[in-house]
Amino acid sequence: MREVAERAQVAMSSVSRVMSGHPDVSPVMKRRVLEAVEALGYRPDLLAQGLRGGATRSVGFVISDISNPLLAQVVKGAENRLREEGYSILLSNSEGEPLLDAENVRVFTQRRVDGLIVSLASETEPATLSALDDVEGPCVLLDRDVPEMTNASVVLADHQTGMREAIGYLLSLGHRNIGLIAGPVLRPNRARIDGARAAFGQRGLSEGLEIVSGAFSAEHGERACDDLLSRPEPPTAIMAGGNQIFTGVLRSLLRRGLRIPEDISLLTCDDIELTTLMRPPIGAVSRDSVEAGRVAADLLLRRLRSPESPPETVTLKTWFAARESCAPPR
Amino acid sequence: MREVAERAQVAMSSVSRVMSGHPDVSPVMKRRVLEAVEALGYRPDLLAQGLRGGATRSVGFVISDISNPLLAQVVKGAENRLREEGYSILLSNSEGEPLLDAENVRVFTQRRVDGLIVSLASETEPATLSALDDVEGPCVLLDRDVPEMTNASVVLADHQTGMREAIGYLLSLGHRNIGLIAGPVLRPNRARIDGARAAFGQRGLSEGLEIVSGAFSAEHGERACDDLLSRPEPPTAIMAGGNQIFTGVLRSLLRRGLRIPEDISLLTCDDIELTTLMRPPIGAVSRDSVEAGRVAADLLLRRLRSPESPPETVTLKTWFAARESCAPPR
DNA sequence: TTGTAGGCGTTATCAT
DNA sequence: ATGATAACGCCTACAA
Repeated sequence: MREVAERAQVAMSSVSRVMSGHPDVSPVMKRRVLEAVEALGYRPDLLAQGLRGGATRSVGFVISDISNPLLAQVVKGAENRLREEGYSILLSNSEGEPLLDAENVRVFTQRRVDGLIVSLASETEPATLSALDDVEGPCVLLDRDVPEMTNASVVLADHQTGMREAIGYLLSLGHRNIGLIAGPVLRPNRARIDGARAAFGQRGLSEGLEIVSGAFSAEHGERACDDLLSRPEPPTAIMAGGNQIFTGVLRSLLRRGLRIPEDISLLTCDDIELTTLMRPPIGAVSRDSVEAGRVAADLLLRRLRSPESPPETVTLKTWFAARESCAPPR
Repeated sequence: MREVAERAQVAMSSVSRVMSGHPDVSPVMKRRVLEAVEALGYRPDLLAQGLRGGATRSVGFVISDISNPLLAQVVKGAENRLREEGYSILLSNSEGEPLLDAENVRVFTQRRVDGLIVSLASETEPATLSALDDVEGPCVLLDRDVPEMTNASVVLADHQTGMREAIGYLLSLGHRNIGLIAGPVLRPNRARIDGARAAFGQRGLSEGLEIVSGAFSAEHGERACDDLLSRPEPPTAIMAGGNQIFTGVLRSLLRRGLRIPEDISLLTCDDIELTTLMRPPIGAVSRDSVEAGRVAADLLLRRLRSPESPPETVTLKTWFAARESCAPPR
């Protein structure tokens, strides 16, 4: 910047004014400065701007697992919106470790991000909550219930509705023994379980729903499925609570040579490409993850622009797509 | 930091020395400072450290498409290594737009990243090359040939070998009319085409390989597959040049009700989960993407630590996994 | 061993 | 309309 000022024969403050579009600049000086900027290829240092101005135009994205295609889509949606607005994204991957969540939030705070979008590995880890408490700017939570965080915006998915429809569909086909292989104890899982129970409740049924919760992994899916199928009264339909779990469930079913839907009906949450490419196509509870990212970015941007505006909660819909993976029980 | 200094009754420089592990600090002062740091929850401002010290401990990751699961895995591998070393990742998504590549590189430069890992949307876009030229620190290219960038490290995949094996396998089954539905004109695609031709060449064949290049998208895969199959002499085997393309190819085949492998043999590059979950499982050219990310991070870190060390090129292997999606032609 | 002071690249304030 | 200057938070010579 000093070089630009020298070349243009003006003070550094004038260069600054030209660069930041200050109104009080004479056309002649503006021209001189821009010429020098062009000639020297000058671009202002965002680090120094951040230090001086207090805003870094960057947001931190704390994510539990970037290799999960659904979360990758959320990142895509958010990145797109934020970049349009001149923000950069700092990304960290917590790999499902609650303590990494906390550490990553702390690092982002040290880097003075203007805001945070967070997909937590745990809703209760005290280290994470206190780290989030120290954050200056606005914060958006992705699909988590953290009552302590009264000052955060939240983007939720209405898992319950989609799940209720899905399980209701199985019940209407005549299934009375349904296995739900669910993920870790986080909001999406809880909401799905609620939805499944609601479907049973609507029909006055109180028995017949077997729930096996566990990690959000293929291993859990496979083991839990094996477990369910080796019981004295194995379920006639299985619902996988997420894409990684689905993979494991499918492995288990394939290994046992079970035919879908003749021998067993199968559904899954999180509609990924795989579901429509399989034969038969697999029924799924679906939602728009890219949209979730966009909405998260929008909520953040609003509060970034007017810090006084209150935190908001947006709930995105889910829906059940019936496909040929279900049939009446044998 | 000033507050810490006051509370501990020492000068700010002493706080700085304690925080950065300077050797010449008396134990008593160290204790006092740490106590104050603890009490106030002080954590140094990385922005100011970066401005002052010239290193931000951040690296930029310019990626062509984060929603591609393979690239998400690369990010995962790199993020893990870099975080271990105290680096943060700035992520941007170019969505296949060469000009966004350039702009994203420029922004990262303005943010003073210490280094760059780049998966380019184009190998020749002048705007991108000149933006990369202006980068101060080391740079790692992911699976691209950019001869102009003599000062960058490169992580390559040996697509050619895997492809040669795959096409060789089809030839050995008796196929003499093979369709290769390839992606955009970038290194991976070129290497795959070279590999396919090499397989033909090894057997003294000069005819029978139909190549349709296009975008790296399901739409292209589907259209190209339709095109190939409606020719007077349709191929008896099809190789999809990447996961997105594969999706489209599969849709085309399913829509036509073709059975795999009875009616047509099918292979794909980029071994994703889908391939082993389908029935029949789909043969694929496979590689380790997480490892690619780790290696990229390692190459970057080495040059970050010793800026004088020369750029390196690492080639990771690919291999062909034969599965039941192939049979002799009818 | 510890304190003082200058500067990293900006911009807002004040004076001209 | 433009220029000089202080300050953002930190680190490192240099001085004590």
